[in-house]
Parts: sequence; C-alpha cells; structure tokens
Amino acid sequence: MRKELDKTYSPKDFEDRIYKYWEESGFFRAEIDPKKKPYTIVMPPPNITGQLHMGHALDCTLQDILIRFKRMQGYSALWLPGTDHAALATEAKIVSTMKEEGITKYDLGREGFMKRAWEWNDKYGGTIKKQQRKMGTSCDWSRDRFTMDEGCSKAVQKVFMDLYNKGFIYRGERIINWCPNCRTSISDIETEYEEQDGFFWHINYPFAGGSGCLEIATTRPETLLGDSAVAVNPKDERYTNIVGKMLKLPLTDREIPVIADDYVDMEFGTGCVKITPAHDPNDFEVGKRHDLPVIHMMNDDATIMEGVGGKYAGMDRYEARKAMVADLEEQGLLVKVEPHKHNVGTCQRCGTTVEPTASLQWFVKMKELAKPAVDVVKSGELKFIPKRFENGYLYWMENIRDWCISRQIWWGHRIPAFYCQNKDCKHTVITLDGMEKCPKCGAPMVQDEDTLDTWFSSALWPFSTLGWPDETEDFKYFYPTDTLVTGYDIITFWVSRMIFSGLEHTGQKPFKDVLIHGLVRDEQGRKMSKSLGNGVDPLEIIDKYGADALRLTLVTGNAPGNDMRWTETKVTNSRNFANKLWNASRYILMNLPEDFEGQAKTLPEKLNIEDKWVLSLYNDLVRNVTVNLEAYELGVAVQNLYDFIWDIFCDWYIELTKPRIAEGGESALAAQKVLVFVIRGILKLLHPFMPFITEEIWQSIPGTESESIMTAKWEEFDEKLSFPKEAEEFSKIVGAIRAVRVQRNEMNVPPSKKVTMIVETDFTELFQSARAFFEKLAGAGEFSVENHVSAEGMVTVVTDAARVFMPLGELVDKEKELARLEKERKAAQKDIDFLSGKLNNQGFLSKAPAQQIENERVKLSKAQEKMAKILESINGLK
RNA sequence: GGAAGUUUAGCUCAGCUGGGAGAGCAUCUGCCUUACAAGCAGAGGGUCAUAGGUUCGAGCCCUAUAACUUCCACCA
Repeated sequence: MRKELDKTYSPKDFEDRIYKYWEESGFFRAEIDPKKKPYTIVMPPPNITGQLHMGHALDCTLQDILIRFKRMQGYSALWLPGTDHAALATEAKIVSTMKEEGITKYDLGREGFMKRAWEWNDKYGGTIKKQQRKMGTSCDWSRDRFTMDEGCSKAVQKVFMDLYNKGFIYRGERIINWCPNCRTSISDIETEYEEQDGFFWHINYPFAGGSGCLEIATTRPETLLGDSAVAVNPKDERYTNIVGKMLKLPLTDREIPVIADDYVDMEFGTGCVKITPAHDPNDFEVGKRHDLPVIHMMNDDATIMEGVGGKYAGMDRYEARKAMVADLEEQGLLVKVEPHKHNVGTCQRCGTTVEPTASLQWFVKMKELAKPAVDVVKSGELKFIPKRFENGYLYWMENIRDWCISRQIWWGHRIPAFYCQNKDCKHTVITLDGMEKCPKCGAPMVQDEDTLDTWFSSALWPFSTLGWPDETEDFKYFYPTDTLVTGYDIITFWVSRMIFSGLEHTGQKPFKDVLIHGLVRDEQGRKMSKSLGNGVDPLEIIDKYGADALRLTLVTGNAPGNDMRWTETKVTNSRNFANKLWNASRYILMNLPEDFEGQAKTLPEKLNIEDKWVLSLYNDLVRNVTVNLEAYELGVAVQNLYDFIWDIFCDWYIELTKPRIAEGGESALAAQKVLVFVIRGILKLLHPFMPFITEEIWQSIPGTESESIMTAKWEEFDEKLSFPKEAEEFSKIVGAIRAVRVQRNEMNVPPSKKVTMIVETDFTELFQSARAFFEKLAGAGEFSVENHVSAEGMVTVVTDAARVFMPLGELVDKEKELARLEKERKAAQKDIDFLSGKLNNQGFLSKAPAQQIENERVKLSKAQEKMAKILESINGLK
C-alpha cells in the first residue's frame, strides 16, 4: 500500500528523512561499470573553516542538478566531494582562537601547532559537509577527499618533484607581496588594489661634496632608507650632465649614484626617481640592470630594521614615515607635499597594506606551462560556458607571470627542499625521503620552513582525488572529468591552474566544460559579505521554506555567468510552486479506484482531445528540458517545467478532468491514467531541481518503475505522443468568454440566470467532450455546439477557431457589447493592415524564406476570417 | 590605462540560429468554486538606454555615445 500525502506541504517533515534514506541506500555511490558511460564532476572544495553560504548553495545546486540528470540518463555519475585545507584562512583562524587563550603559534612550535591544527580540523572541519547534506547534495561521500590527506599530499609532492626536475620550479630573489600582518608572502592575485588618498612628498637629495640638490618625488618616503640610486631618463636633457654623480642620501650617511634608465617617465613628477630595489618591483628590475645593492630596510612585521634604520629602527613603517618627514622638514630638505591618489595593494585575506619586498621564494616558471593551456581553450577542446569568460582566461594565461608558491606559514604542504647548514657548502637537495646529512660535505641538513600556496594542491584536485599519481581504476574510468562548476571569481586562482596542471601532469585536460555562475548578491545588489552582515544563511531559508524552494530560487530566471539578486519573495514564490505540485498530486491520488495500481502504467486506448493535447505538450516538455539541461541552460529548463506544470497541467488539464472524474466510467478512468502518466513524468523531469518533494510524491504515485525516483530512468521524447494540439483552441475561446463575462461581472450569477450559449466551431468533438467543463468555467447554463449559426440578435465572442453566441437578454447591455466589438474590430483591422503590408512588400516577397511568407499568408487569412465574423456580429446586434 | 558585462513593465529578471515583446512580484477588479487563499478568474502597464548603420524585416547583428558593474595592469 502506498502512503498518502499529508494535507499540507511541509518540507521539514520529510527532507531529512529522505536524505537519510538515499544515503543509506547507497544511491550516491558511483560504480565503475564498463557497460555505462562515466560522467564526472569534482566539487570545488570548500574551505574547512567554511560555513555554508549562498555561494556554496548555488554551486551545490547547479552541480546536483547536472549529476542527478546524468545519473537518471544512465551514466555512471560521480560527484566527488571534498574540502580544502585553505592554508592562510585556516591558520589565521586557529591563531586567533589561540590568541583568546593568550598563546601564539611560536609558543607551541611547529609540531605543537600542527597537532593543534589537525585537532581543530577533526572537530570543526566537517561542519560544512553536514550543511551540504541539507541541500540534498547527492555526492559520493564514500570518496570524500581533503587536500591534505595522504593521497592528495602524495600528488602534491610528486608534482613538486616533477616540476623541479623539469626545471619549472626555481628558488630566487624576487619582489613579492608581503603581508606584514599574516607575515607571509602572497601571490599577485591574492593582492587586491584599492585607491587611497595619499601624498606626494617632494624631497631634495643634496649632491655629495658639491652644492645644489636633486628633487625627487615619492609616495613612500620611509623607503628612502633602502635607496641605492636615483634614476633619470637617459633622453632627459635636464639631467644628462649629472648622470654618474653622487648624491648624499638624507637622514643617512650613505652616498648613492645618479643613474640613467629608460624606465623613468620624463613627464611624471620631477623626472627623477629614487630607486629602492628591495621594496619596489620596478626598482628591483632597474637595480638588476645597474647592478645596484638590494638594501632591506624593513622587518617581517613592517617595522624598520636595525642597522640601516638608524634612529628609526624598531618603528612601524607609518610611524617612521611621520618621523622622517618631520626630520626632513627640519633639515629644509622637504620641498613640498601634494595630495595624491594612488592604488595600494592590500592583502585579500586581512586587508593590510602589502609591502612589496625582495625575498627568497620558490616560483613556478609559467610561460611554457601556460602555452598548452591556452591552446586547449583556443581550439575549443575545452569550453567555458558562457564563452565570454574565455577572454579573461586567455588574457591572463598569455600574459602570465611566474607563480610564487612558497608561503611562510605552517598549515600546508611543506616544501621538500633541504639545505646544507655548512656556510661554505650550502648544498640544496629536493627529496621526498627527508635528508639529515649533506651528501656533499656531511654537515646537517635542514628542511625549508615554508609551505606551498594552497592553490598548488587545489590545482591538482581533478586528478589527485581520483588516485593520481597511481593508475587507479577510478582514475582510468572517471578521468578526465566532464564538467567543472564554479564562480567567475576564481577562474584565475583555480580553473586556470587546474587546466595547465592537468595538461602537464596527466597529459589530458582535466575537464571538458567549465560552467561559470555569478554571485548571489543582496537585495540592493551588493556582494554578500561578513563585514556588511548582509549575508543570507541558506540553512535558515531551508528551515523556513525547505531545500527544494531554495534550490528552485537559485536556478530560476538566471542565465549562466550572471549575478543574481536575492529576495525573499523569490523563495516564497518557489515554495508556492512546490505547494502547487503537492496539491496537484493530492488531487490526482485522491479519487483513484482501488484496483488502479495494476493498470497504472498504461495509457488508455481511447484518448480525448484534451488528453492528446496535454500528452503532446508534455512530450515537448521532455524534449525541451533535456535539450536545455544538456546546453547548461538550467534556468530555461526549469522555466519550461514551471510553465507546463502550473499553466498547462494544473490550470487547464486538471480542471478539464474534474467533470469527467465526477461522472465516472470509462472517461474518468482514462483521465486518471493520463493524470498519473503525466505526473510521473513531471516528477522525473523536476527531480534534479527539486529532489525532495519529487521523491516524497513519487513514493505515493502508482505505477512507478522504481522504489526511489533517484533510480528512475530519464524520460525521452516519444514520437507516439505527438498529436495535433487541438485543445489549444478550446482554451482560447474559454479565455475569451471569461474575459467578457468578468467585464460584465457575470461570473457568479446564480444558475437560474446563466446564459445559454451556442458554440459555432469546426471542433465539435472538442467542445462536446469538455461539455461539463465548459458549462462550469465559461459560465454557460446550457450550450449546444453547431457548425453554423446566425448572428442575428446575438451577443458574440469571436476567436480564431470559434464563435460563441449568447442571446440578448437581461444580462446584456447592447451598447456595451457594440463598443466591445468595435474595439475588437479595430484590433483585427490593425492585424490585417500589418500582415497585408508585409505581404505587399516586394522586398519581403523576393527575399524572405518561402516558409516565412507562407506563415504570414495563413495568419492574414485567419485575421480576415475573424474580421468577417466580427462584422457579422456587429450587424447582427444592430 | 586595457578588457568584459549590464541597460527590456513600478521591482527582479528571462528572451535559443534576426520574423508582430514574456514571467514572477507589485498594482487594480471579482471570487474561500471539494487539490491548492501558499489559491482561482480577469485587467492595466514597455519608443526593448541614446544616435546612426546593415537587412525585405532588428530587443537580437555592426559602429559610436552615455550610465552602472566587474576583472586585469599599475608610473615613482
């Protein structure tokens, strides 16, 4: 016995229960099955520190729709979940919890800290996975991975070794972005620029020994302590005679030379630039060209260094700036101060202004690695959806710079480099086995303290999670993966690095399609963020409206790659739709005969015209939903479903079955068979979008081919269900009559006052079969159907397919009717003018496709017929 | 400085390869009609940002302009 649906739709009552049932039944597990084709998605791993937010919810929903769709289509569909160790974010979080206890990570030491971090991960790292389950996420939890688990770590080490051996990884002194708060280097893309109001300080550098000064301008006067030269443009005639002379560096006892370099822009500032190789990327390059010393003047925490700093040593960089400017002024060397807007790099994580610093770091040489990653997208082998995101990707890849991969933090994959401690030897060995004694001189070796950029491991995610570098069965079967779903905000961080990594290490692209989605913004279009406190918690929404409503909201009306705004009315609308489906199902199940189960799978022998209509439209729906899902047009697919379910199935077809079911007999049974057939199909098509409610209803519907809808087979277009859609005409004329009667405020007149109607139509069968319905919804007392009627003395309603006549009576105001018909005549005339204008246009006739011309001809003749009928009706009334 | 996106009903957004403008919400009118008031039936509301161009025909293609948004680069 199938269970009955509750009277009200209450998702709370069944969503958790259903998820548990799915998980325990093993429906999420993907099996390696040579008879099936694989379909693979790897989930973008959320941070272990993460709480589920709307971005995750969207990401999750899109992937779940795709994976459920493919699973039902018969693929062996793997959705592989996991989490990211999120090096900096996690370490920052753990450090801050320790701060509350009054300890720092240095108190614990590296090993102690790592122990604590792992404990923290065990305790809190799984939070987001529980939250994902509330969304209905049908991923294969048995394959759950973590970027720092054994397998992923092995892949990271192997990749580091390989890249090093191939010469793609090097260690060198470069200018990197240093965050004095996180006390680590960060990569270029982790640096965000913001415009700040600053100042331009003009400072005089006196010539050594002689008289006079050279005026330079700078936005960061404190870096003066690290100057090694002042540069001018070699073409700048103002300064040709001073190149090579020495200047006395203010506030110090050093002397620096004037050099000539093309880098200097003659037009800008004074045309003289102070060169600080240790703290500016351009100056660093200039310094290399002129063999200038790299003078570090700042500590890790952005305080001024001992030694070079003189009296400023130990001060914070901004304090020092103040003090130095004051001193310069006192010495008369400060020429002027101008306000100046400029862009300042800040740390993406903590917002601190980064300090560009020359530093010894590990880098990946990118140019050569990027090339295949460019080709694979240019050739169309790997596609972005929508395509426009390929532009940004290609621009970035083609102008790529070396990737700084070392980070001065502990939580992460430690760099497998060992350095000999003997100052005369300094031998470096890259090894995965550890090394205690230098193979050259026997002195002790020490491992590099640094860890790898978190994106270094996530770059390998599509294959490291499948067992690579081992030739596992999973890897062979499921790789390359099919679709990557992610937001446009991490294309450069992540997608691009997966692409070049996949190509380099596996020789294959890591995925075929990249489906890009936008951001979920707040009601005012702002980004949801912690600092603004404008985030909407998906879990609260689920609690209030159900996961299905949330999911539906996130895909409705959204095209790939576009941002969407969050409003709660959208969710209530989604919930209302779920309620509609729920109640439609209840209606269908309500009056089914006892012995229905046995015949539930078949369609009736004899189909009414409205049965054929709904089956035809349903069949179109199957095709449209499938096509749109395959094209990643999820928003369009769900719109198709919404429109069909609400407007066609509920508003028309179900209403049409009511009188039949009330009458009973063969026609009733036929209607019930069609109802059950269509609802079964609808549930399947809707299941990827709204998994819970469809499952709950599915289990109450007779004739379903499987216990769970998850294992049901996806619907396919069926030629046999394509009928002419004649009932379309019926709905048109009922609509027209309703409009007239509502205008006359007649919809609720007592039965005794209902008008008699005569319908003139060629579709007599249609109107006969829907007799009871017509009487009810069109408000007819009695009506007959005929092939031709005289309009004499009648009120008429005219549509393309039929006319309805109502005898003049007490309910009818003749003048109003004439006015209404006159309005319709004008509208019809407009149609005729438009169409005949088109058909009289020689250009149109000679150049438009024949089919198009034919279409217009048909439209015109229909419009003319209608006009004739309207005129006849007007005359009949007069 | 370079690039991309957006601009369609009061609001939020769809609109597939060019063939007479769509949805939801909001507004107005009438209904608790035995699946659903989380509902039903109707109505009003748009120079598709602006100006040109291509075309028989443009919301859709091309050019320019404006406003907003985002990404990239970053000259001290």
